[in-house]
Amino acid sequence: MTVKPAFYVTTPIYYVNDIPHIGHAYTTLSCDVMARFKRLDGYDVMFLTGTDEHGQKVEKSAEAAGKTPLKFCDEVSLRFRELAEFMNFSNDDFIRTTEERHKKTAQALWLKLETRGHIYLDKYAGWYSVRDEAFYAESELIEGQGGEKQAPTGAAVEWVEEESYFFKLSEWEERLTQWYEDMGETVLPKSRKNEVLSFVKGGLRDLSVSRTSFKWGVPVPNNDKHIMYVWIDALANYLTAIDYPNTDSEKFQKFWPADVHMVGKDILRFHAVYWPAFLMAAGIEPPKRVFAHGWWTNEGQKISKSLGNVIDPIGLVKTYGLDPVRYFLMREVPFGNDGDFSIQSMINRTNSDLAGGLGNLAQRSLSMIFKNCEGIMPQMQDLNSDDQRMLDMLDASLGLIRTELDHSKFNKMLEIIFKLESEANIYFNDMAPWALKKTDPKRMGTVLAVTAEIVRQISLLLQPFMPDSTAKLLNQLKIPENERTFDYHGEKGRIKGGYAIDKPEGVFPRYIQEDKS
RNA sequence: GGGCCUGUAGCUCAGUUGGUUAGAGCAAACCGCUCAUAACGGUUUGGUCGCAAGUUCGAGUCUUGCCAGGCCUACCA
Repeated sequence: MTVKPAFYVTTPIYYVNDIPHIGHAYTTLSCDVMARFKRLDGYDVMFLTGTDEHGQKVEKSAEAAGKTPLKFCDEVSLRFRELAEFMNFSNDDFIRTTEERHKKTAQALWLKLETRGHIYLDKYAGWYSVRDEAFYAESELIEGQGGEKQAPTGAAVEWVEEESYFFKLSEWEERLTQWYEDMGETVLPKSRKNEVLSFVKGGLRDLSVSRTSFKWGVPVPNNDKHIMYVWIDALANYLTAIDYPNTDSEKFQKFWPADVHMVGKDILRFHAVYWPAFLMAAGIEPPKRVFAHGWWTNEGQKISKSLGNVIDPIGLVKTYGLDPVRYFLMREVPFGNDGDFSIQSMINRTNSDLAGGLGNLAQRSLSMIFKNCEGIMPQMQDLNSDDQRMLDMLDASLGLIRTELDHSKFNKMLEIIFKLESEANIYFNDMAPWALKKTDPKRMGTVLAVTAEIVRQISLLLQPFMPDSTAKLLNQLKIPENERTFDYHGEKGRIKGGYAIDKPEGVFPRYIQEDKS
């Protein structure tokens, strides 16, 4: 048996102080697409997501809700697990930072850093905002209405002076720069890499990595007074899931370093600066890539709680259907850029690309087979240059798509796939099998078989994006479940014909807009 | 204040190392087809490539300045 190559992809762990919204769904979806693609492409995949449950903010929210922190976390974390299931995400593990296994990993990482002399104890003093969980410099503060000091975000701040452990981040400028430059695409998109690079070149200050002001977190080893502050605790989750500190474990051996840490652009710095520095300091290889994606706007407007225009992924799916939403999110915007969600473009994508394009292609060809070939999948005979051109185009597509995936260009992948769909509709129109019905039934059969083959290959390729719908299409084509990996793309899985199919049913319904009265 | 990026058809964007009539998708108009989910195909309309100057035989593509927008970063009068 040959050993499968490994692929490890992670989402950030989501902070339980927030309820799941479109941004969470988007990040995880992008990872799901990669994970599913790699599995179909013969990789052994580890796809991790989870929740970040520690910190003062959670402690206070729980208190305000009259719950213990853990009870509070249990409830909110559950909503993220439900979202993952609802969105059909295929994560292999779901980590919670309140789990015992994580505490062990975080503490082991801490001890490793401390033993190697990268952490020291000192004092930290400054203006702190509980709401933002951040310190601000005096100069950054603004004046509130009553003349009191406020963070630039408008949050209240208090003067805090406490003992704190520090990580010697300042020593890593050179090594980090080297990591960005030598290894090529460690930070993507490139514009983000430039940002990170200029931040690092601007000089790094040591990082405060512990707190004594609250209790809800992982205790610092050998000094219970201190709780690990967010960075080491949260980021360590990527190691927890693969058994660190047991570096001999099969999982660790196989999956580290991670192939992609997918993050929103807001937390890029933690992943592209702090995290690789921690790892290198601990003598662990840094990840191969950190990818920062963009944000969604809603009908051209910035999304914010105060505007009340937060997009609920569950509501969206209930309105438009799961696969259309998954498709839309991956198709509408070059991944990495900000994108705009609008009802009109959602409907256009659903009705033009899915219902009118792919859905109709499947329906018109399968219906003809069902009605005119006695429900038996015809065989390809005497292929002409038109047929061959289509098949060649299909067979060549996997390679192109694979390249795009490796750069997280999901929209490009879908563009390539839907170009095939469009070519197929042109082919079908030009061949006009309904006219051949009377003049040359054998030729009609070939055209229909070629079209079915096109639907088969497109469905195979679309599985990572729309797992449910493509399964329906492949079922209609009677493709056995064990012949749906990318091995069977192209010649090897070619439809042979000669078997019965069922009466076809439309897979992508049109979205009919209700009257706005 | 520094640094980076963007500004190309109504909308979203491509435009390789500067090279001949600037492209695609969507939208719009018209035509064709009738197998199909009122779906599909074809044709057409549509741009002084943000503004100005410069380099060049030649610039959407390079340089400078300006305007507009975005992002990162900065302890300051």
